Amino acid sequence: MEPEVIADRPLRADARRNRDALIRAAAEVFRTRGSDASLQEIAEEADLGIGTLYRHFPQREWLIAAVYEQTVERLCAEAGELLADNAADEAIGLWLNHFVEHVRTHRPMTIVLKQASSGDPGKPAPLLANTHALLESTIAGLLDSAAEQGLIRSDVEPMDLLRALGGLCQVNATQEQASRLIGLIVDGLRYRSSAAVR
Amino acid sequence: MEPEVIADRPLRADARRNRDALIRAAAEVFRTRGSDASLQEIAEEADLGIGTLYRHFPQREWLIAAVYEQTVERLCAEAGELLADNAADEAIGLWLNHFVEHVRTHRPMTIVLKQASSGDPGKPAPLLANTHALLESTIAGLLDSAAEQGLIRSDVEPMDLLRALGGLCQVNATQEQASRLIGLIVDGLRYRSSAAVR
DNA sequence: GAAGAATACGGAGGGGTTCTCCGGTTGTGC
DNA sequence: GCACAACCGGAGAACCCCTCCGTATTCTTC
Repeated sequence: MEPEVIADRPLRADARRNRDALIRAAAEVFRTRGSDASLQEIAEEADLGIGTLYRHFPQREWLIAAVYEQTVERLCAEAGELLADNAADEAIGLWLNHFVEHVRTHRPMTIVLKQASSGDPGKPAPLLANTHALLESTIAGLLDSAAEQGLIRSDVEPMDLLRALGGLCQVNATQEQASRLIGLIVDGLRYRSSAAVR
Repeated sequence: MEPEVIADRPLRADARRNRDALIRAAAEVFRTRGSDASLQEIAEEADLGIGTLYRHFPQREWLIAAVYEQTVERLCAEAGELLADNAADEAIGLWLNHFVEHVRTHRPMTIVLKQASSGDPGKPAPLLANTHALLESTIAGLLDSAAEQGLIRSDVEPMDLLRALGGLCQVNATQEQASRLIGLIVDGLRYRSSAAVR
């Protein structure tokens, strides 16, 4: 409704410093206490007031997103390598496995994935919008490669697979169990492809 | 560790009455306020003390499970009808759709599904163990029918599909989006079946 | 480098929640 | 009808979230 910030100017030096400290502290606390750790505790860990935390990250999700932004970027970057070294359909499965495995050992990320894979971005900060866009384009790249080579069907939207990934990350299962689920989904992608195998 | 209750004798009359009242109240409050409604409020709605609520349902999940137990039973019962009226592979898709649609409009059920589809039952009360077993056997019935007729592959465990269902219920998507995901999974089931179509 | 404006900080406090504990009450079996 | 096991209730301790506004720091301009 209101313009609020037209051109979001760079943060003041102290603000930037504190923001970084908060993210560092949050990473530490999330790691040991899980994603519903006390925000109070995070502020203390960063030697800052609770008010400062809330100014930077008005919602818990914003903080979680900030903490894991780079992790998602790294995981997305690996999709390219997998495509270079494997058949495109296999690369999809491998990447999904890789992603889920990482999330399994960094539980708070499930929150990010849940938000980023849901239909309505924009609500939780530009942070998540970036993450969302990156995930979507990474998945689009994987799907396009495989579809071009006729390894999978071509009627699956990137958002569909992103939602599937979101779901996979929510499920709590062993890696082996998750892997079977991923296999099922990838086979679903293969079904009715031009190179389908009985 | 401790035996605690050997033979859990039937509840005393007043206890049974109060338990039912709590479930009724919880159903109402969950419906209007969502699954993280205040337990205090539920106790008040039932005209009972908060202590009574906690004695019957030491964890929020127990209460949620109790509220939606019958719903799950009803949904599972419908699997039989779907099998009677449709090809078995289609019945699977229809049932999953039906289930997910119901959960989409009764959000608190996601908690039940999340628990019931996870590997470790027993922790959250016998209630969930029952629900878990019912879901598993329902899914087994669907899978067996379809596999016998060669409509789907026969190497998929019921628990795999239950976990998939759990994931589908966590994802927040429109029914149409969820439906596409379900289509993908069912096609994954069809892949490499004896009747596979290109 | 000093002063004024803009921006950011801190943490007390209001409001809410969860969960426990134990004195008092109510059913039940004999 | 009695005794005791089973059950109820709700005050209270311990958290937690989030806001608000006086104070402090940084930036800008001259």
